[in-house]
Amino acid sequence: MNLIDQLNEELLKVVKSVFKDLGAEFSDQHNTLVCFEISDTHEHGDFSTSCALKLSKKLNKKPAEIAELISAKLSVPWIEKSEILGPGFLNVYLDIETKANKLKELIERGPNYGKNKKNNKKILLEFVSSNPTGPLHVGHGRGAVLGMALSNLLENSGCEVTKEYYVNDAGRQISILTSSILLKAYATNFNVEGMYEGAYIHEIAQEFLKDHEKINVSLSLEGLSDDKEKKLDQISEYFQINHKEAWEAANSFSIMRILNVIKEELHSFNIIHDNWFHESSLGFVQDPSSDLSKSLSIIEKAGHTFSEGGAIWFRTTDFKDDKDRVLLRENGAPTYYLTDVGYHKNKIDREYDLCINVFGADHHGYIPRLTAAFDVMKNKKQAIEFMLYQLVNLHEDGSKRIMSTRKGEFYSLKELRNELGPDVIKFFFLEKKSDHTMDFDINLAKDESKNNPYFYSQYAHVRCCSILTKKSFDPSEAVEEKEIMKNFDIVNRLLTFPHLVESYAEERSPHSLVHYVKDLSAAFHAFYEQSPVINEDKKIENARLMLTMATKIVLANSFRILNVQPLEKM
RNA sequence: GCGCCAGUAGCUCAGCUGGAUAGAGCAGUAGCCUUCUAAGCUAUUGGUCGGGGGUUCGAAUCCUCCCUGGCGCGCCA
Repeated sequence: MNLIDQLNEELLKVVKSVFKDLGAEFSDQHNTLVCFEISDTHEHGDFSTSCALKLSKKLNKKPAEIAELISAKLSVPWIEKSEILGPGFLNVYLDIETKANKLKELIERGPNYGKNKKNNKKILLEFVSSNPTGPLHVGHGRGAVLGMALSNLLENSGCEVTKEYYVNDAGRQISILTSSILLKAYATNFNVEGMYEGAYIHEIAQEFLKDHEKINVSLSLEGLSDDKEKKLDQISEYFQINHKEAWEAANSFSIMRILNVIKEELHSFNIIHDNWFHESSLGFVQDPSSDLSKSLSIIEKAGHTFSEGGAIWFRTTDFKDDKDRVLLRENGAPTYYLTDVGYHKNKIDREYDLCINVFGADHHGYIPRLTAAFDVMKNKKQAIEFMLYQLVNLHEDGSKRIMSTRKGEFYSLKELRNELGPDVIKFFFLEKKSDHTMDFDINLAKDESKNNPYFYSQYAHVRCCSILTKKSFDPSEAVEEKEIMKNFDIVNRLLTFPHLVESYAEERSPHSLVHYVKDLSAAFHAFYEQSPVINEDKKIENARLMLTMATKIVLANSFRILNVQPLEKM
C-alpha cells in the first residue's frame, strides 16, 4: 500500500474515534471527506487534510479544534511532525528515513513501480473503429492515441483490458466504396458526385484489376436519377445485379486493403488492438440466433418498443433521449442503430464488467440511445462509459491547415507522422484534455528545445541515463539524508507517483500524466543544474544517484503508459 | 429552437466530486556555460477565472439567467 493510502486509513480510524468521543454519529457518507491530499507547497508539509473544515458543521465545533483533536490521536510512526495552519488544515511531514527507504523500494521495483495488483475487473475498450472507407486522418489519430493510453493506464491499475476495433464492413457507405472502386477500375472517366475519391481509391482499383484479370466488366449505366443520393444507390444496385462476381470480389478486396492500411498506420504508432470485430458477424435480423434479433427481442420483451409507420421503434425517450429511435425500418432492414445495439449485446454476453467507448465528440448525440439499449440488455453489474475527444486543428506558421474527410483534402495521420514521427504526436495529443478542441502547433512539435514539452521531458530522461552510464546507485552504500530534504520537490513527486497514476486511471485522464511528466522533468532539470551528481563526497553522490535512478524509473514508467518510447540518447 | 462541450495571463493550457496567496509553459524583461549534454537553469513582469445574480465560514469549482465559440440533433453510416 502506498503512503497516502496508509495515512488515510489511519486518519479514518482517528476521525471515527473523535466522533465517538464527542458523542456524534459517523456515517459512511463522511468517508470521502476524510482524506489527505498531496500538499501544494513545502510549507504545507508532505500531506495535508481539510477534513476538519469539512466536518466542522457536523460536529458543531471550530475547525481548528477538530484538527487539534485529530492531530493528538494521529499516531503514525513515520510522521515526523504535524501542524495546524490557516482555518484548520492539518499538515503532516514525513520523516527523512522513511522517504529514503521508499526511494530504495522504488528502485527495487523498477518497471513495476506504480503498478497495481490485478483486480479481476474486465474491461472492453472500443476505440478508433473508423469506417474502412479510407485511411485514418488526424482526428482518428487522437482517438487512437487516447484509447491506447487509457488502456495502458487501466492495465497499470490492475484491470484486464481488451482493446477492440469495430469494423463497419456492411451498410451503405461500404457499398459506395465498392462502387467507387469498380467505377475507377472499369469506367475511368465516369465521375459521380459522392463517390470516394483520392489516390488510395485509384491504387486499390489498379491492384484489384491486377488481381482479378479474369473478371471483365462492361458497363451500361443509363437512366440514372438526377438525385445525388439515389444515383449512388442505383449504381450499387446495378453492380450487385449485373456484375455479382465483380461486386463481391471488389467488396471484400477493398475492405481488406483499407483495413490493412489502417492496421499498418496504427502499428506504426504502436497501437495494437486485441480484437477486430466485424459488423458483418452480427448476422441477419431474420435469423433468431443473431445478435441483432436477440437484442431486438430483449427490448421488445421488456416492453420498450412500439410500431409506427411500419417501423419498430425503441422508446428511448424513457431513458433521457430526446427522440425515440427506429430499430427496424419499414422495409424490414435494421438501422445502423440496431446493429450497434446488437454489437453491444455481444459485448454484454462476453461478460465485461465495463464497456468503454472512445468516441469523437461529433457522436455525442449517440450516447443516450446507446446507454438506453445497454441498460435494458445488461446484466446487473455491467456498466457502459463514454470517452469523448474533440477536433484537432493543425497550425503551422500561425495559420490553420485544412482538414476535412468529406472534401478529399483531408490531412492524413500518415502524412503528419512522416513529418514529425509518432511519439511527439502522441505526447501532444495526450497533453490536452481529450474533451477539448486542441490546437496542434506543428512548428512547436518540430522544435528541438525546451519550448517543446515532448523534447523537454525526453531530455530529462536522457540526462538521467547519461549520468547513470558513468556511475550507478549502490543501495548498500549510505546516502546523505540532507540531499533528500533539499530536493523535497522531486522526492515528493516520485513518492506520490503510485497514488497519482491510480487516480489518473480512475479519472480517465491521461493528460494529467503528461503534466506530471512535464513537472517531474522540470524538477529534475533544476536538480541537475544545482546538484552535480558525480561528486567527491560519496554519501552525497550516492544520494544524488539514487534520485537520478528513481527519476529515470518513474519517467520511463510514465512514458510506457503514454505509449511513448523513452529515449536514452539524443 | 433543443442538447453536449468549452470561455482562466498577450498565446497554448492545468486546476473544476468547494478549501490555504488562482498555477505551468511560451512570448517579454534581467541574469547564468574552463564543471555529468546551455537540447538547460535562475529571477521577474503580467489575471475583474466570459458577464450578472444566488448558495456559505469559504466559489475558477455548485445552482440560475445571459453573452460568445465549436459540435450534434435522419427509417444515413
